[in-house]
Amino acid sequence: MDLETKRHSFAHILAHAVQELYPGTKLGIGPDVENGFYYDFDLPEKISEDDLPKIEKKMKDLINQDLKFKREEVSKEEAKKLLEDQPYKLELLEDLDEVSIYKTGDLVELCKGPHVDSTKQLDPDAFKLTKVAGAYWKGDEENKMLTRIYGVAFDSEEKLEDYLEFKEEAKKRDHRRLGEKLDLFHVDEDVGPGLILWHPKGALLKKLISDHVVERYRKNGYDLVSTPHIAKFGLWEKSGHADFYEDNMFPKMHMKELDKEEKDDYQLKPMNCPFHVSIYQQDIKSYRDLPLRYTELGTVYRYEKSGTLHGLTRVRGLTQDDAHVFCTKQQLSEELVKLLDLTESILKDFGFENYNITLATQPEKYIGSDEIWEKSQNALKYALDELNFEYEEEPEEGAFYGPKIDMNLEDAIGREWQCTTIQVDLNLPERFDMTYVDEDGNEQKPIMIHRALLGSLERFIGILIEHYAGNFPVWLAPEQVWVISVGSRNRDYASEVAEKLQQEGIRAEVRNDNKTVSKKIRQGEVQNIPYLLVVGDDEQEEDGVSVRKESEDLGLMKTEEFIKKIKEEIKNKE
RNA sequence: GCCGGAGUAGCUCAGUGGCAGAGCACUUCAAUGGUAAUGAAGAGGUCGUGAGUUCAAUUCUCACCUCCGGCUCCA
Repeated sequence: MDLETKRHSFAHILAHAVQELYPGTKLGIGPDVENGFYYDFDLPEKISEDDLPKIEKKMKDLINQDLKFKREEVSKEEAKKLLEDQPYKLELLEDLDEVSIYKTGDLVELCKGPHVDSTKQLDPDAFKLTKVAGAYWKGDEENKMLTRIYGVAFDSEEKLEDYLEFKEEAKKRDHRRLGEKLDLFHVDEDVGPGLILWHPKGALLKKLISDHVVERYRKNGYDLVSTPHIAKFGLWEKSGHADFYEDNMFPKMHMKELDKEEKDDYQLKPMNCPFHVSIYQQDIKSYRDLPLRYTELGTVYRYEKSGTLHGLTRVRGLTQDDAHVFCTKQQLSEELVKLLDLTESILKDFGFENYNITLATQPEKYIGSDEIWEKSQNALKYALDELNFEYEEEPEEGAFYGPKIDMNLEDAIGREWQCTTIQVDLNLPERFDMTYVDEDGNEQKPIMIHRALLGSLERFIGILIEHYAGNFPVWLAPEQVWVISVGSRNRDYASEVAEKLQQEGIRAEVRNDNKTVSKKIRQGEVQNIPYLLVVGDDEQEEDGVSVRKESEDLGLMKTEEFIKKIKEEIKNKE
C-alpha cells in the first residue's frame, strides 16, 4: 500500500472524526499532500490548535475499530441523494461524469480514491495533526473561507518522529532567527511592516552579493543604469501599471491638491521598467545597437497585503537585480538562451544547483496578438530545451503582458519562493511606442525582456541564509577572520596580525577583550566566523597563527602562509 | 485582505486581579587565560498601544498595531 493512499485515507478518517465531534460539519475536500494530508471543513463552531489532540484521539479510536473503506460506483442521482446535506460535495458533483463514493463506517464520501481497504492498514501512531488554517473554498478569494486541518502521516511511528525532528532542526535555519542571531537585519514596527533595516553585517553581505552580480552582468554585455524612486503618476498610467497593478502600489502622492503650483501627482515606483524605456528612447536606435541591456539594482515599493509579509522573503520595499533587454524578434531566442545560461551560472556561484523551473503561458486576460504570444512562448521553450532544463508548464499563469519563466528556490522547511524571473514583455514597447530602424531603414518595434536573476536581494538573501544555515562561504562572510589573543601580553601582536590581514583586503576583527580563549572561540563558533585565529606566546614567537576552521584545529602556520591560503579560497569562492 | 494563534528586560522564556521573575547578553570588580560558556556584584520594564470593567488591570473585556502558521497574491 503506497504512502499517498494511506495519507488520503488518513484525511478521510479526519473527516469522520470531525463529523462525529462536531455534528453538522460540512465537508470540503481532503487530499493527500507532501508529507501528509489536509481536510477542509465548514464547521458549526470555531476551533483552534488546542482542539487537535481531541480530534487526534477520536481518529485513533476510529482506526482501531478496523473500519472498512467500501467503494461504490453510483449514478449522479444516487450520489445527490446520499450527499444531500453536503453542499460542497454537491457542488463538486456537478462537474463529474463518473461518480464513485466511499463508505467508511457512517461516513459517505464523494471520492475517486484510491484508499486502503481497512483502517487496519493504517498505523494509529504514524500520524499527527499539525495545524489549523483558513482556506478559501476552491482556492478562490471570493468564496467562503473554510477551516483546514493539516496533518502529517508516514508508514511508521519512527518515520513520523524522524520527520518531526527534521522540522525542528530546519526551524533553526530560519533566516528570521539567524538574521537576529548573526545581527544582519531587523524590521521595526515604527518604520513599517515589510521594510528591512540592514545592520552593518547584513548591509555588507548585501553589497558583496550586489557587487558580484553587477560585475557579472557587466561582463555579459549589460550596461549599468540608475533611476529615481518616484515618477509622475502619468508615467504609470502610460505604462498600464495604474490600471493593472494599482492594488499593489503605495497610494499616489497628491501633489496637485496640496500645492497649487504643482501640476502633477507623483508615485513611488513599484517597478523599474518605464525608466529603462525612457533611457532607451533618448535617441533613435538602430538595429546595430541591439541587443541593448540595461541593468539596475532598483529599489521598488509594493503594497503587499499585510497577511502575506514574511521576513526577508516577502517584503514591501525590495531591491531587484533588474534588467531589461531590448532586441529584435530574430535575436529573441538567442538572448533567452544567454539569459538562462547566465542564470544557471550565477545561481551556482551561490551554491544553488537545484531549483524548480516553471513556464507560465498566455492567461485569460492578455494584451497583444495571439501570434506574438505563440512566438514568445516558443522562444522561451526553445531556450529551456536548448539548455536541457526540465520545467513544468503552468497554463494561463503568465502576466497579462507576456509569458515568463520563473525559477523557484526552496527555504529551509521546503517552502518554494520565486526568485529568478524572465519575462517577455509585449506591452511596454507598444504603449511607449518604442522603435528601432532596421537594415532597410524601416521603423520596427523591439522585443523587451524583463528579467531579475536573483529576483530581489531581500528574498534571495533570505533563502541564502537558510541555504547555508548562516554558515557563509568565506567570500560572502561579513566577518571572515577573528584574531583571538590568549593573554593580555599577546594583545599587541593580535592587533598587528589583524591589521596585516586587513591590509590584504581580508575582513578580520581582533578580539582582545577580557575573556577566556574558550569563551571567545565559542562566540566565534556561534557567530559562524569562518576562521578563528588563536595567537599566544607560541604564535608570537613563530610569527604565526593557530588556525581553527569548522570547529577543527588546523594547527600553527606562518601568518603569510595563512594569508595566501585564505586569499586563494576567497578568489575561488569556496 | 481572510481564518487561527501570539505579544512580559536586548535575546530565550516563567508568572500573577494586590511590590515584576530566571538564564544568556550588558556594566563594574577580581582572575591573564591555550581551542564551544572563569567567578562575584550591579544595572536593566509604560508586561505591544488605546479605551472599558474594578477599590485595584501586566492579568478580565473591546478596538487597534505588530509578529507567527496557513489561504489568496507574488520578487
